[in-house]
Amino acid sequence: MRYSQILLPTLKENPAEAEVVSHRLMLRAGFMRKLTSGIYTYLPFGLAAIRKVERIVREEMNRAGAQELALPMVQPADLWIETGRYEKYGPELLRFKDRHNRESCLGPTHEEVITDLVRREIHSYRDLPVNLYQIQTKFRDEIRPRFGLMRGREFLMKDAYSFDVSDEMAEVSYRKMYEAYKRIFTRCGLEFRAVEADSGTIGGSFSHEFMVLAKTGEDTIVVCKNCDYAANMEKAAVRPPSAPAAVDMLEMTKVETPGKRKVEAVCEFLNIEPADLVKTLVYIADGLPVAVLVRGDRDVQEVKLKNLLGVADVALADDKQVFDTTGVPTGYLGPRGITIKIVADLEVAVMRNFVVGANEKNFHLKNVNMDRDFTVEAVADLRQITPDDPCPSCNGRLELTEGIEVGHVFKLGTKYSEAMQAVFQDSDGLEKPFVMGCYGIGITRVVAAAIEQNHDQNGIVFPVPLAPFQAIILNLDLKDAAISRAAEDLYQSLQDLGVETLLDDRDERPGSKFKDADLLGIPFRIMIGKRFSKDGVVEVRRRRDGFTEEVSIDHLPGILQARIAAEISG
RNA sequence: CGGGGCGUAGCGCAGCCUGGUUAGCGCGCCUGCCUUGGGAGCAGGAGGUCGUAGGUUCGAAUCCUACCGCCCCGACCA
Repeated sequence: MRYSQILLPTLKENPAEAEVVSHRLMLRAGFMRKLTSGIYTYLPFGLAAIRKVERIVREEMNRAGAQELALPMVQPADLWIETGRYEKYGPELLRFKDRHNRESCLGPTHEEVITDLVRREIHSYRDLPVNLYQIQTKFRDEIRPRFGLMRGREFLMKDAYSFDVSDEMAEVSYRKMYEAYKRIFTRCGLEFRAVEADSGTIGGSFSHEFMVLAKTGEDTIVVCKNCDYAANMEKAAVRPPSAPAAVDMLEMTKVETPGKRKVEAVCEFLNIEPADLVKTLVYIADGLPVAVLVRGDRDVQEVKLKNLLGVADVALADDKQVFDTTGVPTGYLGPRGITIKIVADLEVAVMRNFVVGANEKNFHLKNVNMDRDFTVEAVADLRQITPDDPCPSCNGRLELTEGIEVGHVFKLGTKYSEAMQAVFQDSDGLEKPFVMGCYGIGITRVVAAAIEQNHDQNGIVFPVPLAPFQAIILNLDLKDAAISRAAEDLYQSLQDLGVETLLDDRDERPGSKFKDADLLGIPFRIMIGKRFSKDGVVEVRRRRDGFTEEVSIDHLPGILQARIAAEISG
């Protein structure tokens, strides 16, 4: 491609709308332009990067035995009503009526449509297993789209669905996808981790998320420095604490703590540590209040709470809600004597002689012990794991890092097939529901994540497998006939070798060309200018580390081709 | 939806508080000269319903009201 002909509008300045680095660089590098909130037009350069990801995904999906198809984007409400998700999915599902007044929606995901297809077309165990996938634009009416392609409303996704005769076979399908995903992200040249994840509203028995490691990630993940344990913070199980300390239970006493509401204030006043105190937090769970007990220096992990209670939604109550449901002002709340449901973190059960609120303004209780002084409805792992906790799997040291979720694999089971009566006949002639799995990759998000992970002050630093062009040739003096001829010849021979090349043949000064080449992040920059006129050599500069070498123009195509091949297979 | 911010040329911004000629600046764009190894210089030029609608006023980018849009934080999130 010739730079003089491609629509590649780069920006010198940072667009005001972009906050995170990938968003900023994608706008500056002429990747895309915003049409409206969360919806972008992909320009040629950006689309080329997207196609690179798509291609890798396709190859690996096909290799893993999945078949590509294309499902409709507009879907009838009927299907969603069958699974009950028409109500449950919420406002993220964009609903509308067609001209005949039929309820319809834009597909945010395709479990219903694929299950409908399979129940119509597959009736025998002989035709199983099957794994079908598509790469398609999804629409989710996100509450708050942000960070450009990281959380858009319209985005490209690869979604695959597997159908199996049994749980065991479904696990095999799941495993295959898990392996395929590892290959995909490795081939993309990304640093990532597969982590245990919460399966969320989609349901199912277990799931893994694939996280690209980057500081700007929206999720926090926990990885073990010792073994291969890795989990989403929401899911990371805290090791059950050892048996209670062999300390005698002391007599409970009420103490005055005037105006001391915050944990730190109470601790300072009573001369204790936050670890000696149990805080009582009121959550509103699907409309009902629940008191949650955790050690004073711990945080409640809301997803764990949600799962324990089996509710769709939990939110910390505000001061008014706390008072309305317990009759106690915040800061003095405790488990002894309140009437709402109480649940406690595992740690609370082994603590001895701790401090809690007295359910009376300006008073706390000392030397409180669970079961002796109050009872709870459930004891469970409810707190956020910390880097000081041991690895749940091997007891080793943990580390927290930020990650961007680019893929998610789920074992769904029969949730959808049962709801939609999608059944096949097994070898005994019995009707059974398909055992399903589903597997997503956010294609456009992969591109954004790749940039989050690979950039510097000057712009994008594309991993070779994802770069829209592998090389850029800078013609540094258009008026010099020899230089221009050499640039053209080189452009031709690189293309003949299959090297994807952009020829900067614009009538611009060298400085501008250098800046743009850096911004675009093309892995290899070939400069033809003064050094060529003088010594007949061209310079090759590697974007990643700035390593530059002079090469005779005749040798360049072969050398470059080998370099690129090495980076792509490695 | 709650909180905060912003809407003035393609992009980034000033002007608004304290209303008053022809609405500015930098970048980009066009023409010419000149220059050519890290976003040059000079000269000339094009480009604006000041988000929209209404109001106040002799007069509104500027003051008031409503609406629309966008961004950030939160809730939310295969």
